[in-house]
Amino acid sequence: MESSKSGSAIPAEAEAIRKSTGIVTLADVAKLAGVSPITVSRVLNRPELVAPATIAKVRQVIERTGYVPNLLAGGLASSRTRFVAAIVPAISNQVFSESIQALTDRLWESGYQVLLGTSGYPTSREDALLAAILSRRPDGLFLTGISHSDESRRRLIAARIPIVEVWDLTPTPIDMLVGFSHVKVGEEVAECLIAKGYKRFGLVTADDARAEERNVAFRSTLDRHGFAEIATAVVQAPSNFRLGREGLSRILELGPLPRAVFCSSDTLAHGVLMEAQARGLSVPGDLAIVGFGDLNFAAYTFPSLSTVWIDRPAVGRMAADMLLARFEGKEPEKIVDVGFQVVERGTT
Amino acid sequence: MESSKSGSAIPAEAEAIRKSTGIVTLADVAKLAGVSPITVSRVLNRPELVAPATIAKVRQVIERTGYVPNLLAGGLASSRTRFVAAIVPAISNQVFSESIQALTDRLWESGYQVLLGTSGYPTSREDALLAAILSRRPDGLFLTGISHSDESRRRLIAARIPIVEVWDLTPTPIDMLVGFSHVKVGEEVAECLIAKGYKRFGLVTADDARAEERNVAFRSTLDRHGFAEIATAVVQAPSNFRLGREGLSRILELGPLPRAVFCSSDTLAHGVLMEAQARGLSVPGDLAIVGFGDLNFAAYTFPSLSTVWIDRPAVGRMAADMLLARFEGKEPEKIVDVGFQVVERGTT
DNA sequence: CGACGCGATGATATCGCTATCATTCGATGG
DNA sequence: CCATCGAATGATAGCGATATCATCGCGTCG
Repeated sequence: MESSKSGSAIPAEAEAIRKSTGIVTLADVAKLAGVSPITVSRVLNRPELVAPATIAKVRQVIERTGYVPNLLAGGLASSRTRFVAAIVPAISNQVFSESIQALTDRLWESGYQVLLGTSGYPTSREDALLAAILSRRPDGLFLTGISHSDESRRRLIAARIPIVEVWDLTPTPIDMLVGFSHVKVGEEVAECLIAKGYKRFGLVTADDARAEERNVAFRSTLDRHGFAEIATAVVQAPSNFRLGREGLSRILELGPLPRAVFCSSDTLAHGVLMEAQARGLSVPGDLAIVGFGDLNFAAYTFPSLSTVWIDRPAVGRMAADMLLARFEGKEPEKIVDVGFQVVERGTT
Repeated sequence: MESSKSGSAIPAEAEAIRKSTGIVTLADVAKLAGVSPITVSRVLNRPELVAPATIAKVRQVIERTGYVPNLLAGGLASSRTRFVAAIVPAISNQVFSESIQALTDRLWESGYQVLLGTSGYPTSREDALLAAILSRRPDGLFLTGISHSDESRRRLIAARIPIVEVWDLTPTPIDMLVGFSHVKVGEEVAECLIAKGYKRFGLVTADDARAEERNVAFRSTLDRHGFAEIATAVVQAPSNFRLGREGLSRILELGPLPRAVFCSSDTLAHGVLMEAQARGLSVPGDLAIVGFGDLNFAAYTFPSLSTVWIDRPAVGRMAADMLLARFEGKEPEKIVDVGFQVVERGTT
């Protein structure tokens, strides 16, 4: 519609533009608008420095030509790429995906994008992934977990960019940190179950470093109260429903039925719940179950699942805010403990 | 460890390097290795052109200095960025995340990375997102769905890069396509339920374009067999467990209990199942349920969920293969129908 | 023995943008 | 009336890599 008005200009433009790649560049726009390239750049990035009339003129040409800025060139020249890389074990895990979603949304508002990398569960790819990611020169980094190889650590420090590690707590993060104490989770869940009067306990857990932190704290708290035998079934991460069912089966083979099991994720807990019901066990009459994560289905199982709630979107949001603050040269709080909450529902 | 051997060289190097940004560049490596920059570039990208001795020499310097190539510069010079952008409605949806995971893995093997963009459910952000993404000059694009705004369509065509649309079928994709027929899904599920002898039907569905395709086909097939009244509950996407429970409640308010409901996702179906059980209905005795997606929990609910299976990883894998083929100048099949399968389990 | 080919390497010119410093010009004030 | 200033714009020089075309030996062959 616009083009019909300025129709006669099109052929000339097309000719002027089709130099090498056939794609409109900032220089093309500048020529057509009768200004210098740097002015077009200013219209795009710092319009407050340009006269309104000039802005209008340039904007019109941009519109007409369908110019798309090249952020590679811009990033190279300014050493600001306007994107943050995030590394998570797996995107299909709701626990991470909600944080990433919040991170993405928050950064998007400020004109940043997120490049997602998945390291796989045993952190196997992290080194190579990190190298690949850093070669794209992200302005910041979002890392799941606080354990990295020496190689990665060196790389991270050498990159000299803002970094947020999440999902765990340590007094010595590489740079910044948003997390909570897995040790405290283990302790609190144990105490909560003890307080309810349960006397025989089990663990159904994935072989994950952070889960293990919780398990150790869970066991040692029980131990302090004189409950030594903890029937444990370890399944391979990433955990899923089926592994939860298997987990309970294995526990039942180990010996007498525990009265309460703590699972390393709601997904496993859900599996355990189903398996218990399939075996005719009453929950929580015969068996109490506690999950971890408070995934969206947890409140709606039958009976509803007791679990541990973490404000996952907040993790992503706060990480984004901290990164953005640093991009603006500010110095935000380096370590944030977002805490957690044990949610008692129908299965305990 | 390496550094202790070559310790004496470090200070000189450090001095040579700290020019502007303080970061090692390809030119620095070249100088230290006593070769020209282009030779270092070749060692990295086309080592088969370089003498083994030279490779070794350069590799050593790279190792020592911790050089990280700058893909922005490389991309700008070569107009190949070695990444593919993927746009999905939401990452927290298992349906998409598994395809994305497969896409990522497959592309990673060939040295490509994936930039993930989430458009949000009503496709609201797609235009702006696309503009932002295209300005990073991806080598290819992975798009969920086949409906795009005119604006987006224009942009996509102008970008002149390989594009795969997924998760639906159309004879006129923008470029390439990996999907299956939602119409056939609706028909087949309807026929399957009719064959089992059910006579009153319901739909619990999210307000999603592809779900609607299935629903329309489902209804018209039933209609052809003389079943006109379909109790329908529409919930807002993205669907979740709670919405499933609500969905069944709403259906029950509408009138007599249907004998079989078709849900637009397994998540909804799971909610429906739980709600039915909470109300003391026997499944499938009083109510049969069919989901969609065959998510990982579907086979392990109690009773196990009948649903529609799609090979989600295959979608990502095939999309990756098609893109890679195009990157190499080949011409792969443009349209791939991955099909689906109705899986009858315990809830029907 | 000179022409030729080929493997290995290099010089030079971009790629498309922005940082930095310079310039222009009209308004302002002493 | 001229120095000064600030708003608006421009000229120039990179950013860090690769494409392209040259160059240089050296072995081979007629």
